[in-house]
Amino acid sequence: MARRRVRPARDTEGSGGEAPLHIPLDRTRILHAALGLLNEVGLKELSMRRVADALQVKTASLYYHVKDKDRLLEWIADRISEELGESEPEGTWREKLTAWGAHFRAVLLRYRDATEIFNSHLAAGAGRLAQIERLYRIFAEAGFPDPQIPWLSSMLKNYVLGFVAEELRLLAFAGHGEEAMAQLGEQYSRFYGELPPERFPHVVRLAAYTTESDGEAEFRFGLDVLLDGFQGRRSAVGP
Amino acid sequence: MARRRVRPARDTEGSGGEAPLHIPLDRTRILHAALGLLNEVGLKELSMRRVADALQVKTASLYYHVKDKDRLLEWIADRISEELGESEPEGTWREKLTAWGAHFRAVLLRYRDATEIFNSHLAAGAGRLAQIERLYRIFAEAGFPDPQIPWLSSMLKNYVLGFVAEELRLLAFAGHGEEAMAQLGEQYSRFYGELPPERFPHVVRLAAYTTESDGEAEFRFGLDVLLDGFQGRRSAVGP
DNA sequence: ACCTGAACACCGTTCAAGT
DNA sequence: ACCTGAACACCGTTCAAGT
Repeated sequence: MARRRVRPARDTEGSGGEAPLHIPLDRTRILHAALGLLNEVGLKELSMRRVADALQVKTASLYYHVKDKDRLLEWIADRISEELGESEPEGTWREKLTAWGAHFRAVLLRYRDATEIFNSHLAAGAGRLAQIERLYRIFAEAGFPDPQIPWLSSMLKNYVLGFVAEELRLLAFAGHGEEAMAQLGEQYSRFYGELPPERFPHVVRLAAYTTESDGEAEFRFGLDVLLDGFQGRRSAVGP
Repeated sequence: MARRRVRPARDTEGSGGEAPLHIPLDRTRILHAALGLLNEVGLKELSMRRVADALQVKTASLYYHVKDKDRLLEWIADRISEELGESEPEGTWREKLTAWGAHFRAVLLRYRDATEIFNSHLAAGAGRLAQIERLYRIFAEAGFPDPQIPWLSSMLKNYVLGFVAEELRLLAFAGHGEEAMAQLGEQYSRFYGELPPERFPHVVRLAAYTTESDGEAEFRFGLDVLLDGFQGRRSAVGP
């Protein structure tokens, strides 16, 4: 198991310690580079060329390992899904679904523009399927009727995705500063508050409430509303 | 008011009737070309260059009339929102919201990739604001408490957007053929049904129900579930 | 098996210059 | 006021060729 010693290739910049002995590209390394870049520059700037650069490799090399950019984005969504883990929270079905939703939101917030990737690529990989499986199981064990389970699961997933997407749009609107989160409510409600009130009376009147000063609270509220809706479907049929 | 007769410019292809007397570009014409192109080639292929070509104009000319591509996409979302109209349906608040949702879905389905545009651009124009105003009014008149109105409106909007987006992803998955809609359920449930059942037991078992052979029914179901959830918030407070 | 050089067919955007 | 020529700095993808 001794580390194989390799004669350093005649390198362009001789100084930097160990010579980089050509670790071959693979899915793991490409994903690592892509995820790092995603958080650094965002989805719009995430190009195959940039990923290749980060790996110190020519762009064409990537295409030996991944079919195209869309496939790479699928890898990313799958990889992010895996961070949701497999652990099953204890409690009632409501508590389980609430925990799942909160966890999903937290993971989505860890990666820049993650929602856009999820929203434009169908679930295909093992990571995303594992989450669907988990959701289906919770619904099934809670006694929801089979035909409704995929529909309700989809609603829950879409709620989280939609909520976080809007959350991030608001954040981007406020600007990417550090105190953006603080100004956010102010800026946003000023924008809405300054509209012509004769044309948009309710929007103007309710501007103060659109601010989402506490995303967490709004998220929980919506989740509760959704689960209230689910509840009826269960008691109407199940055991 | 006589139509001004203009000596036809020495045209490259002399035959085609009236000479095109340089109608100047404007927002309406650009939007018309962009919307046509959107439905023809989809969002990914919608480039400024193509829009310019459709208008028989050089690409750079567009930038005299619109700041950049994102702004053009905002115009598009706003224009699509305007098709929702202003008419107020009669009935209970549930009926009004149901009608609004169904109408929004129908409009989104009229334009290719409309959901992606809505999902990545914050509402700013008059068309989208008018719809928010309408929604707020329905909720307010139904007696929902002010602080919840923007949150509930956002949930409803996101439900429709998420549902249609998924609907379109499924359609694209099945292929763009004419009978794609027919095969859709089959193809899709086969994909899920062939997964390893020891790893994804529920996904496999419920594969038949994920097909969405009738998008309309699933849409109504989800809308009802959501409105059930809303209902409780109203009776808990309102008159 | 894995990587690269070189090319193809595109992009969005800017800006001085023309009419 | 409105449009264009020409350029800048990029894209994703392919494929014969190298090791």
